[in-house]
Amino acid sequence: MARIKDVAAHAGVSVATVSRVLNDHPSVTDDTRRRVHDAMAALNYVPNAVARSLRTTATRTLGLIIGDILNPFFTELARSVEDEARREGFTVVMGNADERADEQDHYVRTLLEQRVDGLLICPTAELTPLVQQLAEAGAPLVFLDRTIDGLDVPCVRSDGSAAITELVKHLHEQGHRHIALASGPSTLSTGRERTRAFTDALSAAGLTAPPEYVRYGDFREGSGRSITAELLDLPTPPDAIFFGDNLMTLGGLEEIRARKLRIPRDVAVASFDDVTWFRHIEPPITAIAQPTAEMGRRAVQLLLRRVRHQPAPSAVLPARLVIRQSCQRKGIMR
Amino acid sequence: MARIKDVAAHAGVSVATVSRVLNDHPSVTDDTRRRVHDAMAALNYVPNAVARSLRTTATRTLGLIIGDILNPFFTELARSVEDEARREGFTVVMGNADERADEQDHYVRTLLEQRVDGLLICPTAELTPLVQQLAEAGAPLVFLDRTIDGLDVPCVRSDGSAAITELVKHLHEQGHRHIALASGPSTLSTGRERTRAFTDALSAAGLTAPPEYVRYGDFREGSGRSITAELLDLPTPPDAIFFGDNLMTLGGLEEIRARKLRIPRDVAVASFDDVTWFRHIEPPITAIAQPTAEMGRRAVQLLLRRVRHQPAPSAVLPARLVIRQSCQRKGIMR
DNA sequence: GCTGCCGATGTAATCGATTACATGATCGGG
DNA sequence: CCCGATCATGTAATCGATTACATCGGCAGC
Repeated sequence: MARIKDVAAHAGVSVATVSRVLNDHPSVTDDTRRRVHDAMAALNYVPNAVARSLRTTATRTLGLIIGDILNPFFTELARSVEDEARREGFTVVMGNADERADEQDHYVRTLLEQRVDGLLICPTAELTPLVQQLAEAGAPLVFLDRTIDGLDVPCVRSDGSAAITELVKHLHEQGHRHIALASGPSTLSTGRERTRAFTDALSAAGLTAPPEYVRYGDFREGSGRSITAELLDLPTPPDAIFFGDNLMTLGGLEEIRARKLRIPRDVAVASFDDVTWFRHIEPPITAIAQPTAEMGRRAVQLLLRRVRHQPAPSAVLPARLVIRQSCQRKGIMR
Repeated sequence: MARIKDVAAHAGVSVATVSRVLNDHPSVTDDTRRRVHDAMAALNYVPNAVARSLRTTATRTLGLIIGDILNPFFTELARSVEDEARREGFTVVMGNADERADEQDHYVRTLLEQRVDGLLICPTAELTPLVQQLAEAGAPLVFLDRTIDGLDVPCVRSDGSAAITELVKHLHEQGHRHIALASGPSTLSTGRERTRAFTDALSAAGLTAPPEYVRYGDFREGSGRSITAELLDLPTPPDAIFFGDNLMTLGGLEEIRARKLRIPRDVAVASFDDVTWFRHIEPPITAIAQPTAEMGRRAVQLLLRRVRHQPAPSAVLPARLVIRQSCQRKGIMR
């Protein structure tokens, strides 16, 4: 593969000049510039980013570690991160932590070895020593979707509290009194936050949440299903279930379908996270939509500010309730 | 950030020895090895993959360019590619071509600059000069999901012909006689192939496919919707529509729902690509499932063979029909 | 016509690893 | 007791770019 030296020889100039053309430095004659370009074309020259990065200590690359690549929420997030990074001239290297701390750390290490300019992490439950050390060393790090308390790392996330309050009000208005929660893990900030907002909203509505109505899963399909089974097997099963994310909702729907129960007549369903197909299932699912694309964009901007040593304040974006038919009780129209 | 030189100094050895420890070369005393490890730990040493790659001309990185990151088919593909690559000790850098040739070429260029060891491409419609040139130069390239005729590039894809034949038979058995196709672009091998298999199967079943029943979209939601509208507006609208991928199906469902038509009573629906939520919508959608995960794994293995200069034969994996209720006409059970 | 400056280009050091080759110590056999 | 083999380690060249500094030619100003 052609190197800068070959281009220089072919164009009859020095490597410095070729490099100047590559980085369009002003002090190069139009004529020389053209000759160099011709040489590059003739040799199919592709600059070696590895060599360049070694010299400049910048890779124009960002790392992104997401929680679970099979979760459409993260996919959408990844997409918007990708787009925004690309707009800024950065490449994104993505790692899928699969919600496991060891996988997360593996990717952190690999990405550090690759010398990414900055790192975007949706942190897993446990704070690992590696991440802690990075945070304390002031590495260009931004958390996305989830925070970890006590670390001075800027974070972009959405706040669902208001939407959850609204949702509980909606359920109450629709006559639901036995409302259960299939939440995400209490070890994740998102899990905790949604749980608290939910129980608070319940008390505010004059309802209580008996402990057996609040259960913790892992933001994946399986736990959604098993929690739903447990809830429906209770002496007094709930008449409404709020799921902590879209995958748990999917699991819950499986179980409800398997039991041949009708939504919302037998049990109402609502979900944190809105995904396209919620509109298409029968009945369409009431959900809380996060501003996913905006979160991705903000996160990239924040990270780039960190990379450039500018102040980078955390951002919290509100989620919003999208009412469909899965909680409707009065006047069911079908 | 600590360099190999610092580790060497700290451990009282030469850089060569540290490098040997890093690459676990056998001829290093256990004692020295320990001292070096201690030094690395003390200094929080992270080897610089950029420098290493420059020297070794290998990055242990693969590039993956997918058609559309919002399409769950590609997401699942990406996931399995990622997993398999990781298993082999490679990192994947992914680019989203968004079904556009210029975006695809942008990523090809970036990935070449980054000197990925191999490139996995789901090629867009047009063969670009860049890709052609790479193929002809014998670059370590593997096509995934789609081929481009006349290029000597190994390819991993699925073959839906048999499943499509089965589907048409199923539709015929269910009494459908006016079967339309909302296909993908005829510029893509997958689009063409599915179209041909479909029309062939139709003739085999003794049915004809009038030209107005065969329409081409772009594998995205919008075209699925508009084609469905066109089909339903025909003087003799079809009583069954087969969509070329899951996103076009999504668009079709939108339109059918908007017109308040019932599936399958008013119009039957089947989809190429199976996605989780097809099971959950009402009625569950009959679909042709591709062995997505297997395709990803095979593609990585094939690419690695190319990287290692071993023979790399193309692979074609059969897709299979999953019958649900969206085409059922006789004895609808609900 | 000379001086000094500026703009275009070249020379060579450098980034952080790997690795061929050199070196020096140790040890066994004759 | 000496020689050569073997093993652990060190020295220095190298990968392909960037860039500080040097150089050179030309032109404006006096």
